[in-house]
Amino acid sequence: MRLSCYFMPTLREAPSDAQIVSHQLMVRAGMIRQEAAGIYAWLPLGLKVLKKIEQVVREEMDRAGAIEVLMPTLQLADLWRESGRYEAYGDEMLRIKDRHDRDLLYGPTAEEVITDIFRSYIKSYKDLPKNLYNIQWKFRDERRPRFGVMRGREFLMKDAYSFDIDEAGARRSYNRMFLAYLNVYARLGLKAIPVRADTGPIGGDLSHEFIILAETGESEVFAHRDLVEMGAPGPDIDWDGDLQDLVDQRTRLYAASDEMHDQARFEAEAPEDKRMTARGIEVGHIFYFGEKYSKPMKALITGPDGKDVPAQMGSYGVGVSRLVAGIIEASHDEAGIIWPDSVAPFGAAVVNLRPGAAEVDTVAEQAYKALIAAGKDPLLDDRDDRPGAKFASLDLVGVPWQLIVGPKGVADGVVELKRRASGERQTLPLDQALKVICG
RNA sequence: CGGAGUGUGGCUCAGUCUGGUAGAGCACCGCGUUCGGGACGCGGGGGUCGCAGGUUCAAAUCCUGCCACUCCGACCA
Repeated sequence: MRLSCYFMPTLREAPSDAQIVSHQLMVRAGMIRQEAAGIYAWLPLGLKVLKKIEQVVREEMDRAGAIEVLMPTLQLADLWRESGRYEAYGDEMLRIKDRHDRDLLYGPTAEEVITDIFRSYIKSYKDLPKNLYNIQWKFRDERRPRFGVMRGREFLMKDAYSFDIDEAGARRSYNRMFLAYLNVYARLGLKAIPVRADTGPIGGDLSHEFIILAETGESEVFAHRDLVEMGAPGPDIDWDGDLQDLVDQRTRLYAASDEMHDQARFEAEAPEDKRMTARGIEVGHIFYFGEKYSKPMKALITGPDGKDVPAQMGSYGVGVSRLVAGIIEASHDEAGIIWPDSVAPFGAAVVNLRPGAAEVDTVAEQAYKALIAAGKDPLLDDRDDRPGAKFASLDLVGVPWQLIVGPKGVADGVVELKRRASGERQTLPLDQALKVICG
């Protein structure tokens, strides 16, 4: 992409209503624009990152055996009346009437719709397990939206729903999602801690929140340090095998957010040098809720004994749009955003320091075309602007590599290569610089 | 929903207390000089001061009502 032809409206100053760093940087980098409280338009740069995160989530869901569907944003109130949640949900649900005076709602989540789909087609235990997910916009009319897309009213969520014949099966489904989530966060360059979450009336230990570490995060987490060091299981585990050990390793060690924290237990279960207290952001929540929806909505499965039983369900959510902000909270400096390579909006930027100078233009074009050919989706900064302004805006938007082409270097047959994350620079011939970027 | 605050060109803000010709910086347009970390000079365009009433010779400024947005609290991907 040639920057002179692109739409990347960066700002030198942050709007006064942006309070946290990710919100400020997203607005300054021209990623989002607020349209109303908690409602944002995604500008080209923001949309690129959002889609990259979405794709990472999709790939890890697919790997773990989940199957993608797309459910509508607008749902029928009648389905929610079946589950009993239409009245219970309260003012957070955006209620709408169509021209026939029929009650609709903008979905805040999709248990009812997915249960309706499931019960229409699946009747036998032989067709289980099934895990269906979608990545779709949700709307929750929060009393107090805030912090940009971190807590918007409209947000992009990946929500998966598992169906099993019994509790043992549901636990296997749960374990797959538990481990898949850790892989997602690892690929996004994040350190994530699974903490036990409140399961409500169902009880049991099958609910976890995933908290990514960020100094500016809202929640406080208390965890055994080994849990953080342990990291993700990686993609090559046997997804159809017994995953219980892998999950147990990660749930045995103490981890709690502030609302579930028990200091005495923390001290009993983690030696002093292993006790870690940190701040973080909740970016995922998984839980098993059994028959909560399948029973009232009559999603019944015939078992091997010929008897009908309600499907055992679980649901698994990742805040995709929140992750955009979460990654920035976890990875930025004074100059701007530092994207992990996996979600950076562009692979590299070729900075032409002197557009119009023939020799410089030639080398910059050559570098740009080579990076396109290598699939690096480069940005060519061909703006008629001063070098300082270019460096500042490229640092701000966080492109991982800057390949700097200027008159001095071109005269000597070299370019400068700068790594955004470390600030490290090196001067070298173009072909070598390209090799470094392309790995 | 309780408490607090803010609404003035695209952005950051001054001006409001003490009513009297709407301002600055950034951004934008033109010309020139510049050009390796957000340049400089000269010229220019752009604002019914959130909305509606009211007081007054006169309202961004005072009064009343409404709306929007932000922050703190309780809830949440």
